[in-house]
Amino acid sequence: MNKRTVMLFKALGCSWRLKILECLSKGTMCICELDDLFAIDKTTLSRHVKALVHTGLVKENRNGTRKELSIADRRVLEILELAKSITDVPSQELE
Amino acid sequence: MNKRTVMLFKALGCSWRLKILECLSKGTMCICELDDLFAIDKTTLSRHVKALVHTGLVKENRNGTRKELSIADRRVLEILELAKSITDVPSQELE
DNA sequence: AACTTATGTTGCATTGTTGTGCAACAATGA
DNA sequence: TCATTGTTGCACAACAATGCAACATAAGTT
Repeated sequence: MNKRTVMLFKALGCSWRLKILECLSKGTMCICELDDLFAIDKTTLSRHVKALVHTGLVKENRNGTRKELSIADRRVLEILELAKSITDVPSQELE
Repeated sequence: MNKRTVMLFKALGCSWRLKILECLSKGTMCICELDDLFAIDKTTLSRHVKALVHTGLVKENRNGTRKELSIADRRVLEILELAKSITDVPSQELE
């Protein structure tokens, strides 16, 4: 099994990073906009973004002092939708 | 974002567990068969299986002293295929 | 030019989580 | 009883997430 596939899933196994991807699914955003949205230290946010970029899920584009982020591969959104459809099982309690 | 979605991706972020799912995608197998196939301690294997069952990706069915395993939701296989199609990019080196 | 603001990153220490193997145990069936 | 199959408790190692302080970079101000 491909190591990069494992890396992809590791990158998706974090609620902050899923939140970031959900925001970006609606369009381009910069890190500072995400920072305003999330109750999270910007250091931590920066590192989560770095992880998403490193796995190739997110593209970044410098714009002045800002970094514009966008989804690099729309197929990731298909994965997210499938995953949500699997886990949205109200009748089945977990934990 | 749903906690169970995060759990699902965490469960997929491990090469042993992906290997197990790939084996099960071809049909039912018991843990001891997987144990013969993989160079891994049975303790560890048992725990990986437990994780897959706990997230609802794998079903188990006792059969004598054996536990027959099978994929609980075929949509997981769609996720795996999508993920592989994203990460199978020979031209793009990573690491 | 020097100063300031806005934005984002890195180094470090700390904490929390996950993976692992050994030994012991439990359950089933011959 | 014995073999087969699988699990659990424990300890340890490896990895990942976090926040603070300090730094870097770009652009605007004086």
